[in-house]
Amino acid sequence: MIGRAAIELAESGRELQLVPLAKKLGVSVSSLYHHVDGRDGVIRAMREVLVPQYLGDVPEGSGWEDRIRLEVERTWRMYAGHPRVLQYMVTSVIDEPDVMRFYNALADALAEAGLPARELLTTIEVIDAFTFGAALDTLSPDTILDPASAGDVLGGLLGDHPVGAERNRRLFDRGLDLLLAGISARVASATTTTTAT
Amino acid sequence: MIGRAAIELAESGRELQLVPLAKKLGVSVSSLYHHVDGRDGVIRAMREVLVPQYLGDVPEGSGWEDRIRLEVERTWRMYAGHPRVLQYMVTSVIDEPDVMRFYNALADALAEAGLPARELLTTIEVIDAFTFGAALDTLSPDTILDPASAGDVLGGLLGDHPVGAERNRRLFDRGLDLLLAGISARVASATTTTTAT
DNA sequence: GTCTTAACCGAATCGGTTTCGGTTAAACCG
DNA sequence: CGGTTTAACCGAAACCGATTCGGTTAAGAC
Repeated sequence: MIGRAAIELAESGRELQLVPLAKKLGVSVSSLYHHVDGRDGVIRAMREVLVPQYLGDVPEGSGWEDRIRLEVERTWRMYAGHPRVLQYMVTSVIDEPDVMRFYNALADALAEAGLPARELLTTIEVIDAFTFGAALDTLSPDTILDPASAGDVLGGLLGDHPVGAERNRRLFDRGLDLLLAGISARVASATTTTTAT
Repeated sequence: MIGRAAIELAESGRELQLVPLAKKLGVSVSSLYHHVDGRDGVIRAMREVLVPQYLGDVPEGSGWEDRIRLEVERTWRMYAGHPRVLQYMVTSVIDEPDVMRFYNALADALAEAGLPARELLTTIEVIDAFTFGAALDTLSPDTILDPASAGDVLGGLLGDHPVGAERNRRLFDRGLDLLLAGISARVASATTTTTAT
């Protein structure tokens, strides 16, 4: 319950503070401390709500590419759907079983794609970093670049460029496409230069 | 001067606080307010030090790929070289002229690569998001995944996987490689399916 | 009926930022 | 030179938010 209320609070744009949170719950601030370990505990509670909600059930996909898309999209949805919450989770580490399953699924899919074992972890980290960065983009204001001061090439393009959720959705899709294309290319070149698997 | 001192303070791992910062500068806390606008002003001051330092002069590269690598590497170096500072800049927006030049250089290079104009901005955003995410990885602890609870495929790989700066360097290199390979592939397929430029 | 336990609370404390009222001293100017 | 302005500085107080402390209440357990 605390987690849910905290998410709503954070989502509303206000700072995540204990006084408003307690009021929202109809309880005194000090009472919160009987349920969670202070402010950090509230942040943890938010994560414990979101992770099972978004990463709970295991999706079944046909090929390795589909499976990667499905899994990565889920985490992106979790992050980008709750950007204000994400903000508070930037530094903290995630070690929940659902997350472990996520990484393992990614590793399986990449191995199936034909990526050499020693490249699996780094590739997972790349996908992870991109997803995180893409989700953080949600927090950026609509106009990152001022059309006035943007130069010749960019200036004209800014006019019909989407903003907000639409911009973010395209950014995520395109990035995932590029990464997957890059992975495919890497697999192809690796199998031609070395002997068969 | 305040910016420099603040960067050193943040870098040392301690929280960015005004009392230690003032002491470091041999000045009272309230005196800081004559030079910067509170804590946010200090963060701004840090950025005003780093951006010119890392993005100041324009690098000249031969091909489009080289130029992209050079520019992106510079921003990554700025971020990843000062992860603790990055932490405070996560939310704030950058609108300095040096940064504008950076985006324009990226646009020029991508256009030269053969990317259609309408795809330029989104692709820039993808590169940006990845760079940011890769830099944030620097803040992660060495063991993101607990080898014990990591499953069959991953468990074995974690042993000889690099950590810290080395891990981060590889992550960045690999990600940029994949993205550039993806861009090349996209350009290739775009030029074959459509008529000539 | 007493013991335990969980949930709760107000008040105080604490760590940090920000504001306020005022001093000093250098620079500028008739 | 006296007078004025301006920038840098300061201590003390106000403020804001998280956290701790010393309790009270009420619901089971036996």
